[in-house]
Amino acid sequence: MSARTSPENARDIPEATVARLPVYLRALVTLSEQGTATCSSEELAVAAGVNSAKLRKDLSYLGSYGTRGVGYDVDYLRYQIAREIGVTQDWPVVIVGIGNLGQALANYSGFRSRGFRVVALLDADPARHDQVVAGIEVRPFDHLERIVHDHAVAIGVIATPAVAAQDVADRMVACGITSILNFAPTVLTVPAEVDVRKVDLSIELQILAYHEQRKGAVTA
Amino acid sequence: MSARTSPENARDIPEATVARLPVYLRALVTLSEQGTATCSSEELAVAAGVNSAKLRKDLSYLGSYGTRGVGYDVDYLRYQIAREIGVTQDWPVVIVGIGNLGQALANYSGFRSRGFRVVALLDADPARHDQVVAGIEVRPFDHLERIVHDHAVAIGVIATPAVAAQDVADRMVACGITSILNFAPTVLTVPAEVDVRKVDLSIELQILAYHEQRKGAVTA
DNA sequence: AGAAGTTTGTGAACAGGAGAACAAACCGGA
DNA sequence: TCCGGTTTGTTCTCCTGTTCACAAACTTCT
Ligand SMILES: NC(=O)c1ccc[n+]([C@@H]2O[C@H](COP(=O)([O-])OP(=O)(O)OC[C@H]3O[C@@H](n4cnc5c(N)ncnc54)[C@H](O)[C@@H]3O)[C@@H](O)[C@H]2O)c1
Ligand SMILES: NC(=O)c1ccc[n+]([C@@H]2O[C@H](COP(=O)([O-])OP(=O)(O)OC[C@H]3O[C@@H](n4cnc5c(N)ncnc54)[C@H](O)[C@@H]3O)[C@@H](O)[C@H]2O)c1
Repeated sequence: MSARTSPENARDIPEATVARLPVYLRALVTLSEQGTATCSSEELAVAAGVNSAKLRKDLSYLGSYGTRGVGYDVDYLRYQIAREIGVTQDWPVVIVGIGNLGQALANYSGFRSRGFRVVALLDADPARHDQVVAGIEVRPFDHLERIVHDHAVAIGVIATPAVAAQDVADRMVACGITSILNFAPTVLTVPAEVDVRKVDLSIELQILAYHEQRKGAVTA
Repeated sequence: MSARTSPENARDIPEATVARLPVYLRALVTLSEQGTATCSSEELAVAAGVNSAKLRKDLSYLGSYGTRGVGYDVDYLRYQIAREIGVTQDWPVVIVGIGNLGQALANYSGFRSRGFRVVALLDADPARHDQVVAGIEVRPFDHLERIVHDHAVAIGVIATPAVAAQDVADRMVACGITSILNFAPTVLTVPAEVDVRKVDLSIELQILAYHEQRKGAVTA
């Protein structure tokens, strides 16, 4: 039933490219705010911190939005990338687990400006209910189904302790959420049609530590 | 000291493998806490959410720590991976920018238990000084040099607004920090010998949005 | 001791991504 | 209109990472 596999529509963009498009978008927004109307692949590549050949190849998956001999129209390209990613309209998001991290996330203004709208903050602890964080009331976790249904929420954020994360994910999946961003340091098991991305600080620090250790091992 | 480039010592572990070692380590810690003494590559692979062939190949870069027909000794493998990553001793870390996110990070107990020790919290805003977060006093950003020197800090975390991030990174590099974890949504420019890793929520959400949009594209 | 069963470690095929290089396309000036 | 300069879009090659498949090595049972 899906048009995902239809021949005309199925410009399959490589995962590595998808992961860089938001970076290009951010760079274009900055350029636009600085009043730059046009930029070359080289300029944009520097702003995004990538190789210009890679940038051009990435953009070529979206179509031919540049002009040879000239470069790219900043606002036009910005719109095209935003459209491709799907952030020309806002996506409703629920955050579950309003502790240290959940509160920081709720207060983060970057969500709103980048295509996402926090529609609810949920927590299992009654002591947190009716508390207001970033202008949004914290509500019982049991309200999940109703909220997801009422706001057509597709994306959920998990900021609970690791032990609770799988349960929260199961509940999210059961009520129709199909994309999850997980901050808890645990592997989530979900059906194949559900996308999960994880953010794990400790892993990032450990990767740095590995390289740091190697740096230390120098020949006298 | 020992040579990074020496033939015997230079077991070059692929980046993709390095990024997964912390996941294996976490899974092993969990297994160990559950009282499991031994596990097969298949069991560990499930716990880590990866393919068992990939897991075995990854581990083979470290050496032969398993026993054919039996599997791996959980505690022994755990130690070997921790040693390889370099988290058998604690790494001192400084966090700069003690706002919403910086405070959440400072309060995060997972740092300590995974090989890192927060030795200082720094902020440019005088209003935040002498405030105590997670039992640590917030100090002026100017104290960076002294702290880095006194505690031999190699790893810095940036949780300031994007506009300040490059300046903070420059100061960090100038006083000897060689690994940076950046939460600000901006591209940092640093010398080649400095490692930078970034964590960007908005990018993760946008990647989810891209796939979500494609899921939505159903025929009738 | 030998056979049957299990699981690791790894060679080899395969897939995907990165970067160099260049033809095609565009601009501006004469 | 033609020419030189510029920049894109794309092809080709190389490299890294993934997965399969299986011999080697170990355990257990008879
Ligand atoms: N704080 C950080 O900087 C940080 C960094 C990296 C990872 N993490 C991870 O993020 C998660 C949250 O960290 P934190 O520091 O905010 O923890 P926290 O303890 O401050 O907050 C967790 C919140 O989740 C709520 N909760 C618990 N079980 C729940 C459930 N079943 N349903 C709904 N809500 C539930 C709790 O009531 C609490 O409010 C943890 O898994 C932690 O490992 C945090
Ligand atoms: N809050 C989140 O959940 C979240 C999520 C993703 C990304 N981020 C990013 O993390 C960063 C911090 O976010 P936040 O919500 O904590 O912001 P914040 O404004 O609450 O905190 C920023 C802190 O940095 C300090 N600061 C500013 N300039 C400084 C400088 N030059 N040196 C030292 N300290 C300085 C400020 O005094 C403030 O305390 C931002 O770049 C934000 O985009 C935050």
